Amino acid sequence: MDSSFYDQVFELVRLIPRGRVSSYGAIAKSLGAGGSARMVGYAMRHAGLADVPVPAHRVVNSAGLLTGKFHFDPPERMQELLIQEGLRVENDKVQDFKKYFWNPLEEL
DNA sequence: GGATTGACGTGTC
DNA sequence: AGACACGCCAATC
Repeated sequence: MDSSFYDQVFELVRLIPRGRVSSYGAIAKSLGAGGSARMVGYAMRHAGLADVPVPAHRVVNSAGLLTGKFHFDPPERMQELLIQEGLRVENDKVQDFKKYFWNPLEEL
């Protein structure tokens, strides 16, 4: 189980509260990966193939940009989901990202 | 088992 | 302000 970096990322992402967003770097840091933020995104690639639904749309880069929206079934899905959760998204970018940012290191 | 690959981050030009 | 370069590190081929 959790032998992979994946599962650790999946679990943490699943803990993200609705209406909140997090960044790859923050997640990686909380896992002790430090600067391996890319690994987080890499794991998220399998998020859509995971058995348990992973709110990957709540995970964006440090700029609040929906970098991985192209990996969703319909790319527009990510932006819509965020908006449905009460967030403001414009031009593939989360507005007030800092305000809605969910820090796993602090919340946990 | 070496080389390639990223849903990133930060710094520099 | 926008574009480019390098670093990190695990998974995949």
